[in-house]
Amino acid sequence: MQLLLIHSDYIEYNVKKSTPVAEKIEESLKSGRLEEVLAAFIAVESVDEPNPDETVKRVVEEIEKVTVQVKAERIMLYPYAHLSSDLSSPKVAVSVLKDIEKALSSKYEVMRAPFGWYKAFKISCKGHPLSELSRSIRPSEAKVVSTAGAPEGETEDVVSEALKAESTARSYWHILTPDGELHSVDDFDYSEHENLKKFVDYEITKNRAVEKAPPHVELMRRLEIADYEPGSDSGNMRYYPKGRLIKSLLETYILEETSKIGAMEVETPIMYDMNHPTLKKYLDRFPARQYSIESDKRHLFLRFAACFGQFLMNHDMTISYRNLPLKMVELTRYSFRKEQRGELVGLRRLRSFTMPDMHTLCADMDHAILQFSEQYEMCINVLDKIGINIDDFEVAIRFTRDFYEANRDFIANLSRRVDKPVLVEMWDKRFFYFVLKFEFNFVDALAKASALSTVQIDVENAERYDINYIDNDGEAKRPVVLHSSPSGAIERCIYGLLEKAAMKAEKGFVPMLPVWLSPTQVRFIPIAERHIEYAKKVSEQLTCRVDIDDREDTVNKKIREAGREWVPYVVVIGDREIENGTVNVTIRSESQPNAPKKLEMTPEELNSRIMSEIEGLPYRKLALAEFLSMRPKFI
RNA sequence: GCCGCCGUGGCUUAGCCCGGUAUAGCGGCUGAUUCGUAAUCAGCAGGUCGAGGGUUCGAAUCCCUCCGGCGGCUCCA
Repeated sequence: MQLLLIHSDYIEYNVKKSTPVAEKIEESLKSGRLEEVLAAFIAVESVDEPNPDETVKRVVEEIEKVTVQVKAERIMLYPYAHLSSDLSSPKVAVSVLKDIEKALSSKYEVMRAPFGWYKAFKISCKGHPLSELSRSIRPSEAKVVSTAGAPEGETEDVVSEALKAESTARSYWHILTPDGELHSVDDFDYSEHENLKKFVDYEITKNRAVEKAPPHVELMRRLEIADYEPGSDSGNMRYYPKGRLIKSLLETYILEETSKIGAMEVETPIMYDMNHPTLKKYLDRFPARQYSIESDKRHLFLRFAACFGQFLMNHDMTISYRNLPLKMVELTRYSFRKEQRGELVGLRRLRSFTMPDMHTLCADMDHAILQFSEQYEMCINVLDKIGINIDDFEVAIRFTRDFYEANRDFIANLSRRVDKPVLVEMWDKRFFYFVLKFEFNFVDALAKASALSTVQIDVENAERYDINYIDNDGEAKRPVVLHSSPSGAIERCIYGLLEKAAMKAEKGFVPMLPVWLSPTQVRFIPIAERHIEYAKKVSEQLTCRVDIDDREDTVNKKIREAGREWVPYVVVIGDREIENGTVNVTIRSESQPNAPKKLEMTPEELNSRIMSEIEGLPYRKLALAEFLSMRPKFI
């Protein structure tokens, strides 16, 4: 059975002439019209003959599923022999069609175009991504496969052309070394580049051996950063105060950095009209699945990046060559991608996430390449400040062969800058909207890789969105557009930091977050109740996030808990401190398991030490009560 | 989405194979203790055993469906 489903404003047909296999019909069936209809073009095939009932059952299920999905009200069954070169006998075909009609008509308004007639027909396809679907239904396998060549299991989703293209794209993989040489992926000596090996395995050979849960999942909960939210859809997390604090600091930091290079912060809607002509085409070029929502009249989808909003804005702007490069940035809280269930993991892969999305309009390719280099540099620095260093990620650079031929030196420099070999993927032709992109891929405790920062040179969307600038000769010209996410998803940065800490712990180091991101920077532990007041007084001399463990527990227990919370500086306060005015500080970053590094210093010294560590980075106050006795438990 | 494993008070968990409404620790509350660097002691409260259906006199336990989590496939910020 071959099935072509088209969600249409209307379909109408008129019988013209009978063929030798025509079924006898009443006059009233010689023409028909349905509106707001799912048109099902059907070819019954010879393979359906042995078990027509099974075919009927499954095709009915399939049509129903799509009908519900697109919210169609009516169904037109339309025999269409041209879908197959291996048709069943007309007799079987007619009986199958009648059975389908019977099964569906209990629930929907169904019309069946007569079999075996030449018919004229008019159809008005709605044109949203779900509006055109094809299915092959094969007996015995009990599986539905798409005829469009998409992998199995994707047929029920909105599958963009870009997703399909990706499965047919031909990639050539190489390792690019800082000297500019391309090496074979198979023969390259990875002995000094263990992580690159893991990354290459992950990207290409796809062999994975681990069966553990990723460490960050337990950590994000234990540290009360984030958690699953069963009341929402999978992949939509809740963030506790500490998690919100960390996210907020990261968001602020990235916006500050993009502002430094002249990006203008904007805000655009999170939902868009699926039938908007420009967006529809763009949907087809972006490899992601969307959440779709039904509004009163419109069929909307939730954005998966800030591209649309900014491009639509660019379209309406008057831009002079003097304004270039023109940068706009938005922190998308949220971007939505309806990833497949099995792809979701903790904070690594989500269905809603926060991502800085910056776009740069450049006069031409030369300028774009210049900007690309600058932003490559910025991404390295941003991740470094966040706490993810060059050693923690692997670089992937992807480009078309043409681009490579024209820019060999430039590309070699990308490897030189990080001073290590990088993975290269080269396409013999352009499948996507970009000709060049890089990603920084974090390789986690289980040898899984995920992209963080990325910059892409887009040669397609200026045209698609009709974005132009006026050059000095007075002519309107198309800019080249850069897409950039300096840090990648904020949640994924947190995932990276937690995984990195877990890997350190595994190697026998004491795990912690960067001081500027630690929810508590200094914990005061008064020995007895009478020391609380003094602790409070000293804490006021510090200009960072200090809290006081005033609970009625033993000092030992409070120390242990401060350690479990990864507090960078722990200060025990008792009679001695009151006497000599100093504080006894345990410094986590210099401690080893079972060997705390303790230092006696004045409150001023402690404060200036911390100030120098967080200098130039965003700061926010405590996200929770200063006194631990006042804090609720979230987990 | 497909395949596999898993789902017991807020958290970690015993019991499940061989059906008889549940075990312990942490956390919470109350009391005692006011303590100098990785869990002070005692008492109390807290569970429709992920949800729904089925088998049975009886289901946490056996069967089915669904939901959620993890792993694999696939995919990405």
